[in-house]
Amino acid sequence: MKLARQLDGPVEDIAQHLLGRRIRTEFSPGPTEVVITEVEAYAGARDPASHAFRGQTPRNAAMFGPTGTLYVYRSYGIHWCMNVVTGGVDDPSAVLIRAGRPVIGADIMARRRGRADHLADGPGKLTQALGVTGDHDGTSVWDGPVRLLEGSPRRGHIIASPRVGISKAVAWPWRFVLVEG
DNA sequence: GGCAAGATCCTCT
DNA sequence: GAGGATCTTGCCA
Repeated sequence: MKLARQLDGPVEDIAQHLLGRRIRTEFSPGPTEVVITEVEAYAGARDPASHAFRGQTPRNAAMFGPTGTLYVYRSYGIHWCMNVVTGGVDDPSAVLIRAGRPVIGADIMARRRGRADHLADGPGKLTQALGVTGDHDGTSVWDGPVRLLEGSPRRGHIIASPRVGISKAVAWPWRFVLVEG
């Protein structure tokens, strides 16, 4: 199945499809790649916890772009968090990429992170390790600088749990963790 | 124009 | 386990 088609449908399903896939960047000094191990689904206008719930603003404009758009925002004034937009222009849904497992360029990630452990086990850490910043907000994950790859079939199983760090709709079990096995 | 809160991470105790 | 860093956005006056 084409990857693009797998970003079509309910965002909570798409989020699970993204687990086990790889995200790749090729910024200086070399390529870095991670396997996605943790995501959260945000259902646009239907989801009180979503940035798009209150409508379009300059900050969240990327969420209203076409499926496959990258939405990068600043969190707590310090970190960058990255999402993959899924709903299309009429449905600003997105999947927050929360964590990944380094597979290529771990040494580069360690240099960017300033440490050798916990390279990409949180939203802010993942973007820092991959070199993703607000400059990449609104780019495409198909042919942009931050690319979503066709992955090998997923191994392991998925655990669903409540989302983290939000104050609204906290009970929705839309956080998905890949337990590789 | 001012203020409070936020999809986090790191360090120190 | 608790608290600080740091800044943008959105809401209200």
